[in-house]
Amino acid sequence: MDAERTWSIAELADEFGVTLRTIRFYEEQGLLTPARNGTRRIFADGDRVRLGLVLRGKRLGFPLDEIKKIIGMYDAEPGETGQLRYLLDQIEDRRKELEQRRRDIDAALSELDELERRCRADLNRLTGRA
Amino acid sequence: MDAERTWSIAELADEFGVTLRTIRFYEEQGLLTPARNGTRRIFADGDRVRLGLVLRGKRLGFPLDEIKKIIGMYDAEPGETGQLRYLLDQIEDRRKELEQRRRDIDAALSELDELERRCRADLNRLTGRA
DNA sequence: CCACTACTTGACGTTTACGTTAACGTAAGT
DNA sequence: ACTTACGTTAACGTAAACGTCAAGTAGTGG
Repeated sequence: MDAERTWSIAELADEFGVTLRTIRFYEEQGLLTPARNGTRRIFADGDRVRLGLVLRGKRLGFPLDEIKKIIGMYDAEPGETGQLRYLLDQIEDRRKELEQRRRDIDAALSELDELERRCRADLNRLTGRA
Repeated sequence: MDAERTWSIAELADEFGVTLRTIRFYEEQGLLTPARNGTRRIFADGDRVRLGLVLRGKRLGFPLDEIKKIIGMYDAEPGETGQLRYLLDQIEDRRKELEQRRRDIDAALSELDELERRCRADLNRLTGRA
Protein backbone atom coordinates (compact mmCIF):
# COMPACT_ATOMS: atom_id res chain seq x y z
CA MET A 1 0.00 0.00 0.00
CA ASP A 2 1.78 3.07 -1.25
CA ALA A 3 -0.80 5.41 0.26
CA GLU A 4 -0.24 7.96 -2.51
CA ARG A 5 -3.18 10.00 -1.43
CA THR A 6 -3.32 13.62 -2.47
CA TRP A 7 -5.45 16.56 -1.37
CA SER A 8 -7.01 19.57 -2.96
CA ILE A 9 -6.48 22.99 -1.50
CA ALA A 10 -10.01 23.01 -0.12
CA GLU A 11 -9.55 19.67 1.62
CA LEU A 12 -6.43 20.82 3.38
CA ALA A 13 -7.96 24.16 4.29
CA ASP A 14 -10.91 22.34 5.74
CA GLU A 15 -8.82 19.84 7.65
CA PHE A 16 -6.60 22.47 9.23
CA GLY A 17 -9.24 25.10 9.68
CA VAL A 18 -7.62 27.76 7.52
CA THR A 19 -8.82 29.55 4.42
CA LEU A 20 -7.76 28.95 0.83
CA ARG A 21 -6.17 32.39 0.88
CA THR A 22 -3.99 31.37 3.78
CA ILE A 23 -2.64 28.33 1.98
CA ARG A 24 -2.00 30.26 -1.21
CA PHE A 25 -0.26 32.91 0.86
CA TYR A 26 1.97 30.32 2.46
CA GLU A 27 2.93 29.03 -0.97
CA GLU A 28 3.62 32.59 -2.11
CA GLN A 29 5.94 32.96 0.88
CA GLY A 30 7.74 29.75 0.01
CA LEU A 31 6.43 27.83 2.99
CA LEU A 32 4.66 25.28 0.80
CA THR A 33 5.48 24.02 -2.66
CA PRO A 34 2.63 21.80 -3.79
CA ALA A 35 2.74 20.00 -7.15
CA ARG A 36 0.49 21.07 -9.98
CA ASN A 37 -1.98 19.37 -12.21
CA GLY A 38 -2.20 22.03 -14.89
CA THR A 39 -2.83 25.10 -12.79
CA ARG A 40 -4.32 23.29 -9.83
CA ARG A 41 -2.43 22.61 -6.67
CA ILE A 42 -1.98 19.00 -5.67
CA PHE A 43 -0.91 18.43 -2.09
CA ALA A 44 0.99 15.30 -1.17
CA ASP A 45 1.57 13.94 2.27
CA GLY A 46 4.77 15.94 2.75
CA ASP A 47 2.87 19.12 2.04
CA ARG A 48 0.34 18.24 4.70
CA VAL A 49 3.10 17.70 7.22
CA ARG A 50 4.66 21.02 6.33
CA LEU A 51 1.39 22.85 6.72
CA GLY A 52 1.03 21.27 10.12
CA LEU A 53 4.50 22.44 11.06
CA VAL A 54 3.76 25.97 9.89
CA LEU A 55 0.60 26.17 11.97
CA ARG A 56 2.36 24.71 14.95
CA GLY A 57 5.06 27.31 14.59
CA LYS A 58 2.38 29.96 14.55
CA ARG A 59 0.88 28.60 17.75
CA LEU A 60 4.31 28.93 19.28
CA GLY A 61 4.42 32.56 18.24
CA PHE A 62 7.10 32.27 15.57
CA PRO A 63 6.82 34.74 12.70
CA LEU A 64 6.37 33.18 9.27
CA ASP A 65 9.81 34.01 7.98
CA GLU A 66 11.38 32.35 11.01
CA ILE A 67 9.18 29.33 10.47
CA LYS A 68 10.37 29.24 6.90
CA LYS A 69 14.00 29.18 7.95
CA ILE A 70 13.48 26.43 10.46
CA ILE A 71 11.42 24.21 8.23
CA GLY A 72 13.88 24.80 5.43
CA MET A 73 16.69 23.61 7.64
CA TYR A 74 14.91 20.43 8.47
CA ASP A 75 14.28 19.82 4.81
CA ALA A 76 17.88 20.29 3.85
CA GLU A 77 19.76 18.15 6.36
CA PRO A 78 17.44 16.84 8.98
CA GLY A 79 19.28 16.35 12.22
CA GLU A 80 22.52 18.10 11.48
CA THR A 81 23.99 19.37 14.72
CA GLY A 82 24.58 22.98 13.64
CA GLN A 83 20.95 23.25 12.70
CA LEU A 84 19.81 21.63 15.89
CA ARG A 85 21.81 24.16 17.82
CA TYR A 86 20.31 27.00 15.82
CA LEU A 87 16.86 25.69 16.53
CA LEU A 88 17.64 25.39 20.22
CA ASP A 89 18.75 29.00 20.20
CA GLN A 90 15.53 30.06 18.56
CA ILE A 91 13.59 28.07 21.10
CA GLU A 92 15.40 29.88 23.87
CA ASP A 93 14.60 33.26 22.33
CA ARG A 94 10.97 32.36 21.96
CA ARG A 95 10.79 31.09 25.49
CA LYS A 96 12.14 34.36 26.83
CA GLU A 97 9.68 36.35 24.79
CA LEU A 98 6.80 34.23 25.93
CA GLU A 99 7.83 34.47 29.54
CA GLN A 100 8.12 38.22 29.26
CA ARG A 101 4.69 38.40 27.72
CA ARG A 102 3.31 36.32 30.52
CA ARG A 103 4.81 38.67 33.07
CA ASP A 104 3.26 41.61 31.24
CA ILE A 105 -0.09 39.89 31.31
CA ASP A 106 0.17 39.16 34.99
CA ALA A 107 1.01 42.79 35.68
CA ALA A 108 -1.95 43.89 33.61
CA LEU A 109 -4.21 41.48 35.49
CA SER A 110 -3.04 42.92 38.79
CA GLU A 111 -3.77 46.42 37.59
CA LEU A 112 -7.17 45.26 36.43
CA ASP A 113 -7.88 43.83 39.87
CA GLU A 114 -6.93 47.09 41.47
CA LEU A 115 -9.06 49.09 39.07
CA GLU A 116 -12.00 46.81 39.68
CA ARG A 117 -11.68 47.18 43.42
CA ARG A 118 -11.83 50.93 43.11
CA CYS A 119 -14.80 50.74 40.77
CA ARG A 120 -16.68 48.53 43.20
CA ALA A 121 -15.85 50.83 46.07
CA ASP A 122 -17.21 53.81 44.12
CA LEU A 123 -20.27 51.84 43.21
CA ASN A 124 -20.92 50.88 46.80
CA ARG A 125 -20.49 54.43 47.90
CA LEU A 126 -23.03 55.60 45.32
CA THR A 127 -25.64 52.91 45.77
CA GLY A 128 -25.14 52.51 49.47
CA ARG A 129 -26.28 56.01 50.28
CA ALA A 130 -28.85 56.57 47.52
CA MET B 1 -0.23 78.01 45.55
CA ASP B 2 -2.28 77.47 42.46
CA ALA B 3 0.32 75.20 40.89
CA GLU B 4 -0.65 76.30 37.39
CA ARG B 5 2.27 74.59 35.86
CA THR B 6 2.08 73.70 32.19
CA TRP B 7 4.15 71.46 29.97
CA SER B 8 5.36 71.50 26.42
CA ILE B 9 4.80 68.52 24.18
CA ALA B 10 8.45 67.53 24.49
CA GLU B 11 8.37 67.61 28.27
CA LEU B 12 5.40 65.32 28.42
CA ALA B 13 6.84 63.01 25.80
CA ASP B 14 10.02 62.81 27.77
CA GLU B 15 8.30 62.23 31.08
CA PHE B 16 6.12 59.43 29.77
CA GLY B 17 8.64 57.94 27.42
CA VAL B 18 6.67 58.43 24.22
CA THR B 19 7.41 60.37 21.04
CA LEU B 20 5.98 63.69 19.99
CA ARG B 21 4.24 61.91 17.19
CA THR B 22 2.44 59.72 19.67
CA ILE B 23 1.08 62.67 21.59
CA ARG B 24 -0.02 64.46 18.46
CA PHE B 25 -1.65 61.27 17.31
CA TYR B 26 -3.54 60.98 20.57
CA GLU B 27 -4.80 64.51 20.15
CA GLU B 28 -5.83 63.74 16.58
CA GLN B 29 -7.82 60.80 17.94
CA GLY B 30 -9.51 62.98 20.49
CA LEU B 31 -7.77 61.42 23.46
CA LEU B 32 -6.12 64.68 24.45
CA THR B 33 -7.23 68.27 23.97
CA PRO B 34 -4.40 70.53 25.08
CA ALA B 35 -4.76 74.32 25.01
CA ARG B 36 -2.89 76.41 22.48
CA ASN B 37 -0.57 79.33 22.59
CA GLY B 38 -0.78 80.35 18.97
CA THR B 39 -0.12 77.04 17.25
CA ARG B 40 1.79 75.46 20.11
CA ARG B 41 0.28 72.97 22.44
CA ILE B 42 0.14 73.83 26.12
CA PHE B 43 -0.52 70.89 28.44
CA ALA B 44 -2.13 71.51 31.81
CA ASP B 45 -2.24 69.10 34.70
CA GLY B 46 -5.48 67.50 33.53
CA ASP B 47 -3.84 66.70 30.22
CA ARG B 48 -1.00 64.98 32.01
CA VAL B 49 -3.41 62.86 33.97
CA ARG B 50 -5.26 61.92 30.80
CA LEU B 51 -2.07 60.90 29.06
CA GLY B 52 -1.25 58.72 32.04
CA LEU B 53 -4.65 57.10 31.82
CA VAL B 54 -4.24 56.47 28.11
CA LEU B 55 -0.89 54.78 28.58
CA ARG B 56 -2.20 52.78 31.48
CA GLY B 57 -5.09 51.62 29.31
CA LYS B 58 -2.59 50.56 26.71
CA ARG B 59 -0.65 48.55 29.26
CA LEU B 60 -3.90 46.82 30.08
CA GLY B 61 -4.35 45.95 26.42
CA PHE B 62 -7.29 48.24 25.69
CA PRO B 63 -7.45 49.57 22.13
CA LEU B 64 -7.32 53.34 21.80
CA ASP B 65 -10.93 53.80 20.85
CA GLU B 66 -12.03 51.87 23.90
CA ILE B 67 -9.74 53.97 26.04
CA LYS B 68 -11.31 57.04 24.54
CA LYS B 69 -14.79 55.88 25.47
CA ILE B 70 -13.83 55.07 29.03
CA ILE B 71 -11.90 58.26 29.66
CA GLY B 72 -14.68 60.24 28.06
CA MET B 73 -17.14 58.69 30.47
CA TYR B 74 -15.07 59.68 33.44
CA ASP B 75 -14.83 63.20 32.12
CA ALA B 76 -18.55 63.53 31.61
CA GLU B 77 -19.98 62.33 34.89
CA PRO B 78 -17.30 60.89 37.06
CA GLY B 79 -18.73 58.19 39.23
CA GLU B 80 -22.12 57.72 37.68
CA THR B 81 -23.31 54.21 38.36
CA GLY B 82 -24.23 53.29 34.77
CA GLN B 83 -20.75 54.22 33.66
CA LEU B 84 -19.13 52.36 36.49
CA ARG B 85 -21.07 49.29 35.50
CA TYR B 86 -20.00 49.71 31.88
CA LEU B 87 -16.41 49.99 32.98
CA LEU B 88 -16.73 46.91 35.16
CA ASP B 89 -18.07 45.03 32.13
CA GLN B 90 -15.11 46.13 30.06
CA ILE B 91 -12.78 45.08 32.82
CA GLU B 92 -14.38 41.67 32.84
CA ASP B 93 -13.96 41.33 29.06
CA ARG B 94 -10.33 42.36 29.25
CA ARG B 95 -9.68 39.97 32.08
CA LYS B 96 -11.08 37.09 30.09
CA GLU B 97 -8.97 37.99 27.10
CA LEU B 98 -5.85 38.27 29.18
CA GLU B 99 -6.49 34.98 30.91
CA GLN B 100 -7.05 33.31 27.57
CA ARG B 101 -3.81 34.74 26.28
CA ARG B 102 -2.00 33.48 29.30
CA ARG B 103 -3.37 30.00 28.74
CA ASP B 104 -2.22 30.19 25.12
CA ILE B 105 1.21 31.22 26.25
CA ASP B 106 1.41 28.39 28.75
CA ALA B 107 0.42 25.93 26.08
CA ALA B 108 3.06 27.32 23.77
CA LEU B 109 5.67 27.05 26.51
CA SER B 110 4.77 23.42 27.04
CA GLU B 111 5.12 22.72 23.36
CA LEU B 112 8.44 24.51 23.38
CA ASP B 113 9.63 22.32 26.23
CA GLU B 114 8.64 19.24 24.34
CA LEU B 115 10.34 20.43 21.17
CA GLU B 116 13.48 21.26 23.10
CA ARG B 117 13.58 17.81 24.67
CA ARG B 118 13.43 16.20 21.26
CA CYS B 119 16.11 18.50 19.93
CA ARG B 120 18.40 17.66 22.81
CA ALA B 121 17.77 13.97 22.36
CA ASP B 122 18.68 14.24 18.67
CA LEU B 123 21.75 16.22 19.54
CA ASN B 124 22.86 13.64 22.08
CA ARG B 125 22.32 10.88 19.61
CA LEU B 126 24.47 12.68 17.04
CA THR B 127 27.28 13.82 19.26
CA GLY B 128 27.25 10.79 21.50
CA ARG B 129 28.33 8.39 18.80
CA ALA B 130 30.52 10.66 16.69
C1' DC C 1 -25.59 23.74 -24.65
C1' DC C 2 -25.92 25.36 -20.03
C1' DA C 3 -25.36 25.69 -15.30
C1' DC C 4 -22.68 24.73 -11.42
C1' DT C 5 -18.71 24.00 -8.68
C1' DA C 6 -14.00 24.17 -7.67
C1' DC C 7 -10.08 26.34 -8.74
C1' DT C 8 -6.86 29.90 -10.62
C1' DT C 9 -4.11 34.63 -10.69
C1' DG C 10 -3.85 39.48 -9.67
C1' DA C 11 -4.30 43.22 -7.11
C1' DC C 12 -6.03 46.31 -3.86
C1' DG C 13 -7.96 46.62 1.10
C1' DT C 14 -7.73 45.88 6.14
C1' DT C 15 -6.07 46.65 10.93
C1' DT C 16 -3.40 49.55 14.71
C1' DA C 17 -0.44 52.83 16.28
C1' DC C 18 2.32 55.26 15.17
C1' DG C 19 7.30 56.43 11.95
C1' DT C 20 9.08 59.40 8.68
C1' DT C 21 9.83 62.82 5.65
C1' DA C 22 8.83 67.65 3.74
C1' DA C 23 8.44 72.28 4.30
C1' DC C 24 7.84 75.76 7.25
C1' DG C 25 7.32 79.09 11.70
C1' DT C 26 9.13 81.22 15.95
C1' DA C 27 12.06 82.48 19.76
C1' DA C 28 16.31 82.60 22.19
C1' DG C 29 21.23 82.87 22.31
C1' DT C 30 25.59 84.96 20.41
C1' DA D 1 22.26 88.45 11.14
C1' DC D 2 22.94 83.69 11.94
C1' DT D 3 22.41 79.42 14.15
C1' DT D 4 20.11 76.23 17.11
C1' DA D 5 16.33 74.42 19.46
C1' DC D 6 11.79 73.52 19.42
C1' DG D 7 7.59 73.53 17.40
C1' DT D 8 3.91 73.19 13.60
C1' DT D 9 0.73 70.74 9.70
C1' DA D 10 0.03 67.51 6.00
C1' DA D 11 0.44 63.41 4.15
C1' DC D 12 2.49 59.21 2.79
C1' DG D 13 4.83 54.79 4.66
C1' DT D 14 5.17 50.58 7.66
C1' DA D 15 4.43 45.87 9.57
C1' DA D 16 1.81 40.91 9.44
C1' DA D 17 -1.10 37.98 7.69
C1' DC D 18 -4.20 37.48 5.41
C1' DG D 19 -9.52 39.36 3.46
C1' DT D 20 -11.93 40.45 -0.44
C1' DC D 21 -13.06 41.39 -4.73
C1' DA D 22 -12.72 40.68 -10.08
C1' DA D 23 -12.33 38.03 -13.89
C1' DG D 24 -11.15 34.02 -15.90
C1' DT D 25 -10.42 28.57 -16.58
C1' DA D 26 -11.75 23.56 -16.27
C1' DG D 27 -14.40 19.68 -15.45
C1' DT D 28 -18.88 17.49 -14.40
C1' DG D 29 -24.05 16.62 -14.45
C1' DG D 30 -28.24 17.14 -16.80
